[in-house]
Amino acid sequence: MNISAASGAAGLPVKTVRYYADIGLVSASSRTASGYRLYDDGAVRKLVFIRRAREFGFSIDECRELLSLYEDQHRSSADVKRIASKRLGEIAKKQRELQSLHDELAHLVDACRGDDRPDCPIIDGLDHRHADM
Amino acid sequence: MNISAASGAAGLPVKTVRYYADIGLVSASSRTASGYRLYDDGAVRKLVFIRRAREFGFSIDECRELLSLYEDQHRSSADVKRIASKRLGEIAKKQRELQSLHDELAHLVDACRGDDRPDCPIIDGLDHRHADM
DNA sequence: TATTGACTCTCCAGTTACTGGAGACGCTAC
DNA sequence: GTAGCGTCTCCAGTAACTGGAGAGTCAATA
Repeated sequence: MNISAASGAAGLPVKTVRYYADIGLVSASSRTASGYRLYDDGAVRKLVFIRRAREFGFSIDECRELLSLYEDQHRSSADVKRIASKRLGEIAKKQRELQSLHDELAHLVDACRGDDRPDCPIIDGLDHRHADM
Repeated sequence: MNISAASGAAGLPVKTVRYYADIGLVSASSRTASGYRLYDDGAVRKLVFIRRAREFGFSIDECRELLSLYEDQHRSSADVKRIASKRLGEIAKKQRELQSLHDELAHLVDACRGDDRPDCPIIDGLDHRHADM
């Protein structure tokens, strides 16, 4: 399986697959005589694993950690749960922040007439007069 | 007002204030003979404006746009509302994405016993067997 | 007056996770 | 054999800073 087949199977751009090989995350299983990367099923599985983990918001370093757990037959699920729970907490925090941002901005947008007059509650809301809100 | 006073007043790191000057976002109002940046109230107000807009998730380029509207006495609030509404839509989209991520990951974490045994639904959930979920 | 310590300057490198492009080589089909 | 892909490596750029080096500046103290 050459790199484009592997990237297609994994749902990742070719560039990204090459990048993951460069940083030692998922290497090609072998090379052709002319230097083309070859990926076997195991390597593709790892690529999919990484893609999914990235979609969950795990950083590359966290992916590295998860991958080593994934590859380790003796890993405890406690290790995995610890990492995943940490991520879950971060996601929840991000959600709360986004919510307050959303509410604040929505309030300003609602208050804005959106006509051609220069008076604008959004600009005012961003200005220093309300900087401590 | 030197740079540290301005950064303190604006609630931004000194490095960031210098960076904003470098990229032509908010310049110092003047310099001392020895080259120290000096900020007047107007410049500080702009820095605060930018900090707030950044907190709302506006990109630097959007901040540039908002700042020009902010500085333009003749800007219509329609322009501002358009930009803010776009941002609001993006925030809502991000919220929905985070929500589904959260739900999915929370489900996996819930299903994980978190003991020393290698069987782990989180790892399985990240693996290719469920890649199409 | 000399010196200490904090502050500032510019410039360069590093961060994250890629993405784009150049220039060269390989592969396949007609 | 040549056209048109695919692939290789390497370099640069992205966003929005952050950290650090090395040098100059300023205010207060000994």
